[in-house]
Amino acid sequence: MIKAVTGTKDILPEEIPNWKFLEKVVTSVFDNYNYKEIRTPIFEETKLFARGIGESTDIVSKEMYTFTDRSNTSLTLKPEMTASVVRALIEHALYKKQSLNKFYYISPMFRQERPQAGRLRQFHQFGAEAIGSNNPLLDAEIIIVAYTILKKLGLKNLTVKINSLGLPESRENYKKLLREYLIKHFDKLSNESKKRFQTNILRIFDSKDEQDIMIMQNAPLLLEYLDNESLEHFEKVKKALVNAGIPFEIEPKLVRGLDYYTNTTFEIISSSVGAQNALCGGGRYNGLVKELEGPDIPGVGFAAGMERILLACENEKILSLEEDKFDLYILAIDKDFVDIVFDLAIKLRNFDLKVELDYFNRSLKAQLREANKLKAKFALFVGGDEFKNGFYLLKKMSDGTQFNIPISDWNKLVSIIKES
RNA sequence: GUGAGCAUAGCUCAGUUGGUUAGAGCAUCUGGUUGUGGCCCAGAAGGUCAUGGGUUCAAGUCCCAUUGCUCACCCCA
Repeated sequence: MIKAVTGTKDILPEEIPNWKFLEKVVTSVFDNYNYKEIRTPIFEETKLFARGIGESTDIVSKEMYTFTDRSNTSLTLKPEMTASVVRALIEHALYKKQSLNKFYYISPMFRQERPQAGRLRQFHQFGAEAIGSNNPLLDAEIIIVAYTILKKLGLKNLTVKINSLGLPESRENYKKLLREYLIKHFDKLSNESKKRFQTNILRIFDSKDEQDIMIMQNAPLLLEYLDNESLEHFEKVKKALVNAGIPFEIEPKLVRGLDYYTNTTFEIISSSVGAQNALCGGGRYNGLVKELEGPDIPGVGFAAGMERILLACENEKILSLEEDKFDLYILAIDKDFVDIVFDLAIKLRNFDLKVELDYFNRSLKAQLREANKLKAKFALFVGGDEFKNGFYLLKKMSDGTQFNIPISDWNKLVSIIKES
């Protein structure tokens, strides 16, 4: 048997209502905040991600689905969306049409990691990017939008964590300090952290190794060494969040794994899912547009994992099971009428009714059982004496009452069904 | 990439210290008197017990390998 490849999942019809519900909430909130949807291709030239996300990041160095096409171009299935959105912004010079562009997206992403609860190789994210302004209010707005969506879904058990990485220069200065501190404890660091000492020293804060955590407890914190401008920026973000009534925690150790972040970073975690508890994350990326050969304009954004969010919803039992409304099931009283039933169903569907019929020439009893199973509001009997006399027999399933409807009287049939 | 656990019907699961023809519930299908649903009742269909080896008189059950899934690490959403 051929099965879906590791880390991919079919979303079956029974799960679709949950996805539709999530998408509806997402689009409505983005619409309120005037973010415009953007859709970019599923794959890009590999170098976009290599340069946008950073060669040394885990995503680029070991998780991308990269292949060459027939003309030997290296292509990659998108592992995240920000680089693609920025590419599109630059390519179409959208920054010239308006100084601030606010985008949102809903799209599959691809990363070759070991699957786990809340982690797939093809997964879905929604997210937003606000590009063109360095206003700290936009940092706050991005966090507020993300939080609002999760709240509107009905999620509880959320924690917003924020941090500031400062400007690249102040970060470099801080890294020096951190290096000086860590060199003293280098021998005691875990192997993984020793590697990070070279590649991305800030990530040592993320380590779950006990020794590492002990060491890092006394390490200097980036927040304490921020330049004045970043500090002021961060203060304004916090103030805006307080005014908006968003509860948050400052997490000085929150270091995001993508190279492009500057200043604000944030994450919203949920205690309702497994170990992969970050429902969404994001931050400011003031150097990225320029890095990708665009103008030197700032941006801020976030991405949210839809599978994780749905998992959290499921665990918090907040997904409403809306019953599928079903208007009419048409039955053939005897087999001579199956063609008439089929034609009739088509006609009634053109009146915007949801209509089903039997495709197995089954007994009347079986057909009626089917009508009941589908929760049809009405069953229409076609055939027999009624038909001979110019009538259909309409049965209301909820109370079992039946009445004749003249075959020619479409309006009556349709209006009875619609009005119930 | 590392580690642990699991694999029996479409689904959720029983299956005793290894011992006849591998079971249940739900779901599916048929019937319960002429042309009528739900509840109920009766019946049917559905399994190479993940795959391949091994031990044994005898393997769903014990051993090994492979594959897959799940969870965790790593990292991230």
